[in-house]
Parts: sequence; structure tokens; C-alpha cells
Amino acid sequence: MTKSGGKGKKGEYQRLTFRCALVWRLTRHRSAASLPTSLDGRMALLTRAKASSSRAATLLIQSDSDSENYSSASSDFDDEQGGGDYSEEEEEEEEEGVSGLGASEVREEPPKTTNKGPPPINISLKKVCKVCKGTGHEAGFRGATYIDCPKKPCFLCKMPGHTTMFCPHRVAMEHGVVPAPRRNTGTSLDYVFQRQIKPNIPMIKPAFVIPNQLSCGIIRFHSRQVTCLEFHPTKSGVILSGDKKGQVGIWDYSKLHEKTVYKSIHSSIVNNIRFSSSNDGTVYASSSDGTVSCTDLETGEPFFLLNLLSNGWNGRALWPMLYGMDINQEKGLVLVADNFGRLYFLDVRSKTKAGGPFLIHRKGTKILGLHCNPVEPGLLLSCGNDHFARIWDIRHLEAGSSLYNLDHGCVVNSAYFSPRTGSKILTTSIDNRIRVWDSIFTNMETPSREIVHSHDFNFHLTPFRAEWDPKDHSESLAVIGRYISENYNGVALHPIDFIDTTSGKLVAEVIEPDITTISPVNKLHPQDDVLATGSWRSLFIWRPKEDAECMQEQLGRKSKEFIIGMGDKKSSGKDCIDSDDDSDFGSKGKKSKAKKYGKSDGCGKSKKSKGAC
DNA sequence: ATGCGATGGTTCC
DNA sequence: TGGAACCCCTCGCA
Repeated sequence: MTKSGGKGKKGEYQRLTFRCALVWRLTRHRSAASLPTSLDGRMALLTRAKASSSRAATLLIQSDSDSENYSSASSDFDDEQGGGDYSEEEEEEEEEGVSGLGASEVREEPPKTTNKGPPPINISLKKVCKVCKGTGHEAGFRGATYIDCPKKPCFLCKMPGHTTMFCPHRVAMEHGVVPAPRRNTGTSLDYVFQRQIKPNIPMIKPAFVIPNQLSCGIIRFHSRQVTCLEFHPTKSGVILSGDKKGQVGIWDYSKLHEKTVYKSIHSSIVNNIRFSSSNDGTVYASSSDGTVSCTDLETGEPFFLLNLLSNGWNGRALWPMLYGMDINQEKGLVLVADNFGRLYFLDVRSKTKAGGPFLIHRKGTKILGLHCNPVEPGLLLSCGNDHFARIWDIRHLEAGSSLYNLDHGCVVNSAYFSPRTGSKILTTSIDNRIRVWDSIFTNMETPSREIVHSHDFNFHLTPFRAEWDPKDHSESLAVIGRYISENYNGVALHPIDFIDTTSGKLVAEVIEPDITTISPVNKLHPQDDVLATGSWRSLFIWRPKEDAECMQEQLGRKSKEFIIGMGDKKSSGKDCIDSDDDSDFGSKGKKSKAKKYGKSDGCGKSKKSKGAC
């Protein structure tokens, strides 16, 4: 029952709590040789019901085999561990068995009487699965391992017949890829691709460089979840971050303690941050408050290029929010899209609206991502809630004039052209699939590959986005956080996955025993071997092991350093500096949870996970 | 220790 | 088409 409290409705929770309490009391009662003298109200009621006349309220208690484990050696989760073969019949049998065993001891038949008394109170002691509400099994964490509800489709690949634990696509080396039927179209576009584009892609794939060593972090920098990250284009070591509350943070991780938070630029979710190559002293941001800001990094003074709420608030249904944004450097345009399927052009120089709105997605649906092609500035890629990623020629924008419509059958969180040739496309959708199109010059009807990867939508989390590694010349490496947890020596951790999109192979899973939160926001530095991660309200910087060790020597610091920003929480006023002490860091996070996991799993403690046990 | 809240997409009516 | 109910691995604060 470790996780039962968080989600259910209040009434349901109380019911469950009540059941637990009763099970516990009954357990105590049975383990004792005789009836305790101090029974609580409910047990007293039961006793009264046993002995009493017809007037008393009747208590019906149904038990379950599982709650009998104090009297038999049965194991709670053996059935569920077996995967999807858990049938109705088995469950019924189990229940019958239970009533045979348990009812004689705890079930009270209603007294046979003709008097009309109060209606019987029926209390069930059966296990109730919080996922399917069925009885006889439970879903949830057992230690650091999550046990699925056997009656639901696989949480990972969404197919029925097995649980996540036995999913053939379970993220692991050599698993997780579903190659789409390969087409050999042989069109003239294929010829153009082979001739003009492919020579730019090296045939020999270089070894991937994975920044897998946690270098430094800033704990609780933001007051709400981090939603986006962007490296400063010229100042190495500076990263900007946006959060759900509208704050924009600037952090110089090379100096560790230099950080600034601008709190008054936006009043709602910062969805995208971008730099213009013409002026690296200002930064553009799109927000759910309906504005696009251009902010001076030194002063924090914003100028609003677009304000869709300038006419005031007209209710939630008409609230325009700006999501996808990108900058077309060549044309000097900021492209931004809203939650009604419309695209706007903003001129960087004149700082005014230069075009739009153009309806480019289904009316009334959110456009979540925009990306300009790095090679062909006229090409635009958009994606959104209407289940499509679409490719456009921005010179001919009309509804229905898209060059390609890539159907995903579900919400598409992000879509990116490949960073060097712009000829590949990588999309992330909420059906736990990463899709790759190898060439925009060939048949685009079906993706070249679908990679099954856990990144479910959860409204508490920033949507996951798979992003290309901008330094990978072969345009095959992508990074994305993982939603589903894995049991690492007794601690449930959510890795950051590096995936080779040409094979679907998991190249690396980056973890740190102290970071138990999910990391949906990840950004790879365009030049340096640095990975930045936004995990809940904190930021982390990862480097390859050698780099981290080198820095350690040069700066005389320990391998991991953290500072603590407190968001907008009331604090002592000064930031607490917490360098060189990861155990203390652990205590800020979910140390207690890690401890619990470690205990229940026997804790095969790793050399790193001292905080875990 | 534990309840609670923030809150988006989908499905059902 | 619109509104309401529902929802599986959150997270941290009160």
C-alpha cells in the first residue's frame, strides 16, 4: 500500500485506508491468542453484531487470500509476477477459496430476522487494485520494483497480453525498436538524396561521447517544474531555463554560484527559449501567458513582440497560449504558434508582427513544437495535439498546403529536423514511441523506425522530447529522459537515455543514485560535451567521465558539487551553499524513499549509493 | 507519516 | 461539439 495514497479520489482513499486499518487490526487480533480487551469501535461493533439482537447494525467482512498471509505462507505478488496470464477464473477460484477459509472466521452472516433494522454494513478486506479497481491483486511499488496491473495493457508498449516487466520492448540493450516496413521507392527524390545529402553524412559512425558523469547541479533553482533549457550561444558555461510559473533562470555552471532568476517576465509557463544569432545579449521566450518576450540578459528588461492577451482576459476557453517557437535566422523571423492551431511571424529587427495568424493545424488544437530546417530556411516542421507533425514551405502558407502530414495517431510532443543536414526527422509522441524518418526527400508515408520508449504523458510532468545530439556528425544519437523506473540496487531511478536512432539501440542510460526524480527536459550542448538536465525544479550538468575528472583536478573540487536555490520558497534569505557533500544533497531529495526501497529489496548497495541505504 | 494540490489529454455521454 | 469525469511509476509541502 505504499503508493495508494497519492492518486485516488478522496473518498476512495479513505475507504482504502479504512480497509488497511482493519486488516492490521485483524492481524493483530489473530496473532494474539485471545481477543484483545481494547477493541476499537468497529471491532466492538462486530462483537456486538455477533452476540446481539436483530436491531444492531450488521457488519459483513469479506476477506481475501492475501490478507491471510499471516496464517499461511502465500506470497502477495506471485500471481502478478507471472505476467498477463492472470485469468478471471483464477481470481474467482481464489475468492472462493478465501470465502471458504476466511469467511468462517471473519464473515458474519446477517441475523435471520424479520425486523427491519439498519442496513448491513459491508466492509471488504479484499485487495483492490488502484489501477483497474479489480480485486485479488494490487499494482504498485514493491520495494523499488513497480508491479503492473495484470489486467491492463503493457504500460510500456501499450499492447495487451503482458505486463511491463515482460514486455519485449522493455528498454534494454538490443530491444525497443520496431522497424517500419522498409520501402524502396526509387523516386527521383531518392536519387537527389543519395547524390546531394548522403555524402555529407559520414559513413563510419564515430564513437558516441556520452556525458554520463554528474558534474554539478543547482537544487530547487526554480519554484515550479523546469519546462525548457537553452545554452547560451557564445558564452560557454551559461544555460537558460524556463519554468511552469513563468520564471527565466540564467546559470553560469562554469562558475557554479552565478545564477539569476527573472521572475516578472512571464506569468505562466515558459514553453520555449531561443537565441537569435544576430544578438546574443537578448533572449526570446514564448509563454502560455500569450506573449513572446525579448529580454535583455543583463537587465532582465523584457520587450514583448507579441501579446495575444492585450485585449484582456476573456475566459479560459479563449485564453491564447503560445507554445512552439523557433527562430528563422536567415529571414530574421521569430515563428511562434498558439493553442488554437495558428502560426505567427514576428520580425526580429522591427520587433513587430510580420505575418499571420495562419491556421496550420486543426482549428482549436495546440501546436506544441516548431522547428526551422537548419539547411533549407523555407522549411518548417510543426507538431501538436491534432496527432500530426507537418512540414511546410513558409513561403506558401495556407491551411492544407502542408508538404507532408505525418500521422502519429496521438499527441506529438516534439518534432525536430536533424541538426546538420536537416534531412532526418525525429518525433516524440505520447504513445511511448520515438519515430524517425531517415530522409524527407523520400516517401514520408510511414516512419523509417518506431522506437518503443517509456515517456508517457503525465500532467504533473513537463512533456518528454527526444532531441538530436547536435555534435553527432552521423545524425543518429538522440537523448530523452525515461518515465518508467528501473530498480538499481534497490533504488527506483529514472535514467536519461541515449538512443542510436539508426538501430533503436540504447547506447547509454545515465543515472545518479542521488537523483530519484524524473528528468523530462534534456539538452545537449552544441559544441561542448555537456548534457544539461531539468529534473523537476532542479538543473544538473553532466560531462564525460574524463572531463569531469579533469575539471576536478584543475579546480580542486570534488566530482559533484551542488548549490541550492530555493525558488520562491520562504527561506533564510541567503542561498545555502552545499558543495562537496552528496549525502546532504540526498537528504534534500527523496532520501527517505530511497531508504525504504533499499530496505525492502535487501539492498545490494552500490559503491555510489550510500544515500540509498 | 501522510494528505493534498497542481492540472492536460482523452473518452464518454 | 462541449462539458465532465477520469486518469498507472510526481513531488514536495503542510
